[in-house]
Amino acid sequence: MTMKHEFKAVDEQMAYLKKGAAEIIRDEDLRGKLDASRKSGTPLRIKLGVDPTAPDLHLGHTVVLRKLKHFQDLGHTAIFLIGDFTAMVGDPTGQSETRPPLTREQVEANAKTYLEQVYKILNRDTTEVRYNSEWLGKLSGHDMIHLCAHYRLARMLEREDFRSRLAGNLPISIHELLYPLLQAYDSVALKADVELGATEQKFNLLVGREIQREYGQPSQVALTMPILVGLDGQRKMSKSLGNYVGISEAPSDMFGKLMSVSDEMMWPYFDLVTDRTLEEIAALATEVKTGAKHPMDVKMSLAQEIIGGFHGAAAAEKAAGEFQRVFRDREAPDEAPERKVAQGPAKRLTAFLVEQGLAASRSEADRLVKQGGVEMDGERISDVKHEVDFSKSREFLLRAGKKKFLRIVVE
RNA sequence: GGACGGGUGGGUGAGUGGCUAAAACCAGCAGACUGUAAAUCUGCCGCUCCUUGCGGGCUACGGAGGUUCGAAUCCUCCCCCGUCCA
Repeated sequence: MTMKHEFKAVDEQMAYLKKGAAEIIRDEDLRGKLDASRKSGTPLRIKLGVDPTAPDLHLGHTVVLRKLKHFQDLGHTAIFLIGDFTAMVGDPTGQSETRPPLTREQVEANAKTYLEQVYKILNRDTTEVRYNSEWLGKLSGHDMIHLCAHYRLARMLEREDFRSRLAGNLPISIHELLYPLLQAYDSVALKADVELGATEQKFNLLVGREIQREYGQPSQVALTMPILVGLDGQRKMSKSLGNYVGISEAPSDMFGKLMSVSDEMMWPYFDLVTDRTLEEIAALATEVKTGAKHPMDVKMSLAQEIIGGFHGAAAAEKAAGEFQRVFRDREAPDEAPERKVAQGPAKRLTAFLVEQGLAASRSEADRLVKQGGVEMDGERISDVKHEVDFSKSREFLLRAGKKKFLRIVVE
């Protein structure tokens, strides 16, 4: 280990860090911190906190993780904070409700799966992983009151979420007010120089600045990243809305999902989840606009790049080829997931669809068939009463809807 | 503690005794068109059974009881949310 890191010039660091950022509060504070760090050879401490409750990461999560990685690239200290204590409170954003406290085992299991995924982006060796129960769990009642005394209700109610709920006559529980304060206290405990978050975190990050000052520390810089819009092109990417691309999904699935992004929406994706520079992206946009490049081809390279980052270039290329074959040339997929089925008596197709998880209920399977969404070996089956023969060993390709394929092997 | 308003399908939200599996909109799904895109158009959109029909059965309007031939709609109690007063 070298004692002192050779930091790049401040301007160079700033340029790198600003890429894709929604807001830096304040710009000159960051510059000052970078300058001081470079002079003393001390890395900055960059905090990113997460709830240990959603272990399934999607592209939306990676936006801010990539920014943390950027700091890491520059030699600063990435602190990955697992909010095991604050998870009990639940960030009041949206309709999230109070969550039951997680057991130690649950937290650890979640954290483990979380980290496995996070390390697809962050450098495992230099990431400092912390749990906020480490200090929040030790706060006494006295400490808690002391913390609360440092902030004003009127200021707390400025938060958009609280304000709109108050205006809309929706419930706000007292403990929800604690969340921003606890998160701020994390920054005190960690002596954070910079805290990262999505734009919706702005309020919380700013509370951190004030609380640190109240506790006699220099205020952290708040760096926010834009929220990645989901596949529907409307709302933020989230698992519950189903408009997400999971980072552990199969390359072919990721490819299909990314291709369903509208032409306009692919640009933010280039910005936030690829390594393309702003200049390269602008050049691509021009080429599409002038007709020099087909938007579909550009989108395909987008998908390929993103997938390459998680599964390697070879897998990404394969997914691209597969996509072309299945959807552009309308041929059977090479690699539909395989399901083995034992030989037996013939069975209603609709029942079989439910059995294989291709339809949620019998009624839904009925509908799917009636509407012509089901094919066996490329042949549309629209007879609800169609029976599938399982009497001898054979193999066929089952398609349900646009994207679901299964290779059924009867044995 | 008191007065008042409210709790309907994934979401918003109509519906005050039968014509209501419950308007409308959103989301979702399928088909058409395409570049598997978006936009657009058409259809579907609680579960289940079959003879797949403007078909049968079951479940559903915060919860539990009750009135009625019949209740999301009326009554009683309870739970939850909000507003105002203290």
